Amino acid sequence: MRRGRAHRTAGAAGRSARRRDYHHGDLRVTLLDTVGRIIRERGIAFVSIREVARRASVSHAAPAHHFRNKSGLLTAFAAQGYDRLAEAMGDAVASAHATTPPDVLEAMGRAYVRFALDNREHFGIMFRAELLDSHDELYVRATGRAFAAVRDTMARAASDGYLNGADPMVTVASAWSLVHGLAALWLSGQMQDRTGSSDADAFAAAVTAFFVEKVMRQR
Amino acid sequence: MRRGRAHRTAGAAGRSARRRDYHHGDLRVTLLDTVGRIIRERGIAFVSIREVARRASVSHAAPAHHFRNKSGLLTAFAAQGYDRLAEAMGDAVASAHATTPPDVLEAMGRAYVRFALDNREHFGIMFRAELLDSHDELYVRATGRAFAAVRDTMARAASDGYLNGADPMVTVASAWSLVHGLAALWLSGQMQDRTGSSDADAFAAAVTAFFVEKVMRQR
DNA sequence: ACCCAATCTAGACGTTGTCAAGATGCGCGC
DNA sequence: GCGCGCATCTTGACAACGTCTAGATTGGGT
Repeated sequence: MRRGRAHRTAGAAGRSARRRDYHHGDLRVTLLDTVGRIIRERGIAFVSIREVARRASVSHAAPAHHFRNKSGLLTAFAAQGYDRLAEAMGDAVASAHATTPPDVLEAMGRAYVRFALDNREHFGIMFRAELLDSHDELYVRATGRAFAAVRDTMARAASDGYLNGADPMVTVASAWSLVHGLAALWLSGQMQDRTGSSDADAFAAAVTAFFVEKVMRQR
Repeated sequence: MRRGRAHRTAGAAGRSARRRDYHHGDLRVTLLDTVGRIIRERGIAFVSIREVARRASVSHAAPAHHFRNKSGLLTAFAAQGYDRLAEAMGDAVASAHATTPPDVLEAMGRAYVRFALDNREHFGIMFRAELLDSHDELYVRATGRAFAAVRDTMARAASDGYLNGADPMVTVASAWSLVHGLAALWLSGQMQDRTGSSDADAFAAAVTAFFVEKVMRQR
């Protein structure tokens, strides 16, 4: 049943379909991918260490060597989500050729909501404090990276005089709360039920534009 | 070990400390109370049917006769939360003697956030679609009641000309998203980390006032 | 006064997270 | 070019969980 040599160290190169009997070679990444797939296919409630291990064709105790426990696994998954969120917001600003603070803020807001809807497997975990180990180093770094962009954008808007004298911190909090709440309510199903809407993207665009218009452009 | 007769039907009257050996008399209410206490003391992750039953001094299978399964138990608890949220928002509007739509909206917004922070055991469950049975009749009715007030307030604001021609639905969605996002981010711990704030109530007041000012009072 | 149905108990089964002990083999130091 | 350390993975065990079934208990309607 032994298979062969040619064992590769887990470098930055391709990672799929490369398994030995012992020593998977890239288990950490495979496990995180598997978590996402399970959530997408069956929901968060179906994520279990044993199911993840089963899908990765390893023993039920193998994940423990890469993540301290279930909380550690989910925390790593959440950190991955924060990294992708930061990337998505950065890309959105760049590809929208947004230049003025209101444009940048609007692009980031729409990207935030779109990320939440397109990556519910990550978003649904990222803010669940009780499931996560908030002291995990990678997690802390990832969250920091994700929100640095937002903070910087708002700081620039303030110094450029776009805030009409409003407290930048309150403005950041409002903008962030708005997009986060919109995403959360949409994902919970309540927003559709209460407003009768069905097109998430159009709805998010309308709300985001409304906010930016009222807060930054008016006057 | 038998105890006595005087068995009472579960009327609307007092309900605590009235247990027989068989036939608790008010198990349903006791179980829901217990769920809240467990979440408050130990967190959502520690809610289990068996632990709830244990605290209610009842066998591990007893809850199944009042709630179909764990999801049913949590759904009933969430419905209770929606009822209390509706009550809290109503009380806030009344006691603030709010009259104009902006005043009413601001009072409701602050009440929403305060409810979330003061009743995290409920709020933390209410929007977790994957844990709940969204078709449950009591649940559907409770959510409907909770949001009818918000919808009506905004409709009145629109007809009174406070929205400057903005789409009422977009305005409702924005206001709701704002307070919901603020509460969710605060409870997740991220908002404090990113803004350096510590007084939730003052912070919520500032954000709510900011929004109402920009959206309804300006112009 | 009786009996039905609601309520609760007791026991069992499969699954989960975690721990301990042992197997395997890559790659570093020689 | 080779042995060995240590990270990686397996196997087995345990307590706790959700749910099911069968049976005990008892109040209220008839």
